[in-house]
Amino acid sequence: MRVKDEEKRQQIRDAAVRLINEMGFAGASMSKIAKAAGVSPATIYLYFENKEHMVQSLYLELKAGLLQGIMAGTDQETTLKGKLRRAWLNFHGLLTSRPDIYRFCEQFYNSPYILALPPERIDRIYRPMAALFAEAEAQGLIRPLPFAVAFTYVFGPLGLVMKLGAQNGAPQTPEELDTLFDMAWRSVAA
Amino acid sequence: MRVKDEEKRQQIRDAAVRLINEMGFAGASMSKIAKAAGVSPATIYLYFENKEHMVQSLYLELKAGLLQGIMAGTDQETTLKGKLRRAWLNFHGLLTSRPDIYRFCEQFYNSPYILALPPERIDRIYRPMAALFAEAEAQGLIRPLPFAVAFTYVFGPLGLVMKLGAQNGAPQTPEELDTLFDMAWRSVAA
Amino acid sequence: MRVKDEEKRQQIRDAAVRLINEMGFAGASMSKIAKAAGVSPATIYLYFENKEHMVQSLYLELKAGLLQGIMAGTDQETTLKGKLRRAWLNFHGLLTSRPDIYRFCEQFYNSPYILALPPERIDRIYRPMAALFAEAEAQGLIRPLPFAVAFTYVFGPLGLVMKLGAQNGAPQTPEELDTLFDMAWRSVAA
Amino acid sequence: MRVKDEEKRQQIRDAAVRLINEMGFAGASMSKIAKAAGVSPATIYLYFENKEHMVQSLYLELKAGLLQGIMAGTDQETTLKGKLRRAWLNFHGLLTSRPDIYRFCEQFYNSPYILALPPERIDRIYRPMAALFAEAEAQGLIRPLPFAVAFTYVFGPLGLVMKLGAQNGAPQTPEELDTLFDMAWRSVAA
DNA sequence: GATGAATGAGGATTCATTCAT
DNA sequence: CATGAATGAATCCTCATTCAT
Repeated sequence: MRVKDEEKRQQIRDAAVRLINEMGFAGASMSKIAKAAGVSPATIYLYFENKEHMVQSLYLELKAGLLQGIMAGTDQETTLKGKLRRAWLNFHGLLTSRPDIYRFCEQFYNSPYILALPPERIDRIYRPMAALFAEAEAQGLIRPLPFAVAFTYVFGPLGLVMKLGAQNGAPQTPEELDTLFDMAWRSVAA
Repeated sequence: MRVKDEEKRQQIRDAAVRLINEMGFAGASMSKIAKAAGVSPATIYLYFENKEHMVQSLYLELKAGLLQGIMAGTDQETTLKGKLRRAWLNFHGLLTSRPDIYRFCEQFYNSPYILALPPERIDRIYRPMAALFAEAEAQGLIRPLPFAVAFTYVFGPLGLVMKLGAQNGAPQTPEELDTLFDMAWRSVAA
Repeated sequence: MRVKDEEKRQQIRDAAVRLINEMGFAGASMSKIAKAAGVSPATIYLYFENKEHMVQSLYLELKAGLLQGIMAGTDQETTLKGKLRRAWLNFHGLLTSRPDIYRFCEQFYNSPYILALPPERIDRIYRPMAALFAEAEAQGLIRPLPFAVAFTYVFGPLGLVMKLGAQNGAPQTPEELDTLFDMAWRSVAA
Repeated sequence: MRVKDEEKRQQIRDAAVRLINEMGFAGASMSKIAKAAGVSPATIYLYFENKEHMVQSLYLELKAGLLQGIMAGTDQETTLKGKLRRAWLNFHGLLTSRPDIYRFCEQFYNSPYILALPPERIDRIYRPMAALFAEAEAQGLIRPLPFAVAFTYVFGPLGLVMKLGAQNGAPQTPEELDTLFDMAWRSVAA
């Protein structure tokens, strides 16, 4: 499975993410993905062992990219709350600019395909974020909570609210964002 | 003439919910659902027009049941915070006793099948809950927010956290629940 | 299979003929026929043993009615050519007033369902018409030909032409009919 | 890469024509056709978009071949009546050697599948034949008639008579054919 | 490496028919 | 006599995957 053409892999990846978002995992057939990517169905199997592996691979890539995007620039903040705020705003930016990524990951959040992955693969992705929360807890800024719980309270509502879409009042203005982050922060603040 | 059996509808409904939870909408084929329900595939079509209508029907039933279960007994509480707390604890109880219901509804939260339903059908389900939030806001107990946002901040994290499973920090003890509700409440409190 | 309600049989018959004409034999399902007739699917089986028997029965009824309609009033004509002309015009009238009957019979002209019928059943229907041709041949008015051939040359083109529809040259005016009968007659005239 | 096999298309085509003739359009299921052609059901869909397109495609192919076969050699005849006679005898030859082709076309003569085709597709097939009739009419050899009517009177009865099959005395000898063509010709002769 | 042809298994749905009332 | 519920088998068609080039 050593691969020559990274560009072709990108075409397949993009087509797969788009179609799976549009039609669901089972609705996005390998043939349709191949056609959308401009390659033969057989070609996909040169890059991915099968459909299940493909979705696992895409999930890990996108999830890792998502977390990296969220963490971007946090190290330039001086305070821990500033870092978290920066991460939170990054998340909002990504949800706005690339809603497809979050949507894709959500779709497989609890799916058998992803549960089949070794948890360590997932944990590694969250590690920098977990370190942030651990430090904040150590400094007594936030309550002592399992990482997953704290993370969920801070970032979860934003993801859910953004899914509501514009029609239901997804927040846009800096003031709205300030309020929503303040709400998230208060929920975990010590 | 034989008479249409409500029990049979239940068997189909339960089998459909279980299989769709296990294998996803497309993975749960009508044949598998029929076999799991102990009926012929053709029989399902006596109770539901087609697969899409079936999932819509199940969604509305389960969602309405969920909200009713959440609201149960709230009218016996004297304070608005008490009512919300009662609802929140009801939600936790339902997530514990019948995690399948929430899981099913989540899966279709943003699916085209559900978006095809008239929004009024959904709104009606949330109406009593929305009234609660409206009153709390009128009394100055919580921040002025769109209902969907406030609701998401209060109930969303609990749903997400419960999906993590006990090993990842899902709350069990009354103390843990107290903490988590307190966090939820603080996020929206005025 | 002794039947009480002749009216109900008519409803089924009419619905079946209409639907089979519209959708073909296999396209007209027993359920659809039942619904169109305003009865239960099971009821059809009180009047007909199964779908194949039903179509055979309908065919024989309609075919016999068609031939009777064609022969109507021929005995009031004095000459054999007059009788044939009257029959030919009757046929045209039936093709115009009840095109469904001819269409239905055509559809099964060579089908296995009809070929399974004892030929005698069919022959009997044509008997009066065959007698007409036999007499004409005996009088030396028409060429000596097998009945089926002579009958086909006289009546066949009219049936085919009427299927064309008016825009493609189906005859309407008395003059057109005169011409077409004259053509048919010349083909067999001695 | 494997290459699409024209032979395989022929197998499918032949199997489809045979089975549809034997069992009707709806009776000839894609599975049966596939089995008879020695391919997988899915393979048919590589050659035809769906069942409807398949039957349309087969119809156009067979109908065009039929008309070409009928016109074969007519240009070597010197007189118009000779050309028509040659065409008529060609038709008889085809009805004898390949009765399946005519039978197939007849079955779809007025079906919705064929009516859905652009009329131009059909007209083009008849064009050389129509030219023959137009010239005969211009020369005053035959009556002035719409092409479809004249064509029907000349060729229709032969097709119908041949469908009667051997059991009812389909014509075989040159003398019989002479007679039948003479009958057809007289019907349209000026 | 890349392809499009090929396929058996399975998808949703409808069928003719029977059963129990 | 009449019914609507019930069904296993069959419908058309698509799927993930592999084969041969």
